[in-house]
Amino acid sequence: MMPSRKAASSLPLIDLEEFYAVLLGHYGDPMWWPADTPFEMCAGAILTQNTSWKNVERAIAGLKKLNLMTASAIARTAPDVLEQVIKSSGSYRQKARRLRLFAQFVLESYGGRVEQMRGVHVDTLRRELLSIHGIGPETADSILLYACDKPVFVADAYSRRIFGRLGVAPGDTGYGALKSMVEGRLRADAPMYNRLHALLVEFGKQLCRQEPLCSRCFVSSRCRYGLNSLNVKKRVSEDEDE
DNA sequence: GTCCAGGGCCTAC
DNA sequence: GTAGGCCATGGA
Repeated sequence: MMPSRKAASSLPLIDLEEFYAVLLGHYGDPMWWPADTPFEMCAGAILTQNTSWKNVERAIAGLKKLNLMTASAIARTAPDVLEQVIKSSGSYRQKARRLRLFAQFVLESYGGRVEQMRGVHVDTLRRELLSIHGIGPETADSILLYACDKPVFVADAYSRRIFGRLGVAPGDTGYGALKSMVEGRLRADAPMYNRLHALLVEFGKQLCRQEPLCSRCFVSSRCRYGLNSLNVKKRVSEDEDE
């Protein structure tokens, strides 16, 4: 009988709490989402939809330079002007409209102050945000977490990919299902969710990319995908040696 | 030149 | 209800 070549990992797949601790230990406290005001965080959440942060930074700098980084300023700015200022963020006509609709919402419901949204129950506020055209689940949760300090999980593309590979949740888990699963397993702690999302993005950018760098990854021995990937490479190199 | 990035809306089936 | 197309820029 041939001995199995499958590398026997003595440890089980990593769980959520432990993965968070490992990420925190590896990357340190991320102190994420650079923004001077809660409104700027919300604007960034809208502008970054399907867009790299580099392109968003230019748009944010443009808005701040023209003193447009408030709900009242954006609401009274002509659409074509707003479009030109945020052009670098891509989909600029859609996003200009979304920014204006969000600004109008903040003005009408919260006197133009995002800070006042913090006093509202998370479920109520989430429903209100989702009713705004252009604010979907991920953007709403980013606003709830980063601008309103609510303990919610932002189940973005990075987290779906990472948790799918780790074996924490199937890769085709939908947004709501993944969000519920994570929130059901972790304590309701806003700063923790803030760090977790930031760490997932960092991990997703550096190692767990679309083409993952499993050979350099510090959790590959506790990851379903990583174990498969490394075993395949091991088998290939063994075959080459023969 | 092609692909992708801290999504969401709309249309067709 | 859901898969596919579209928005659109800038960097790799």
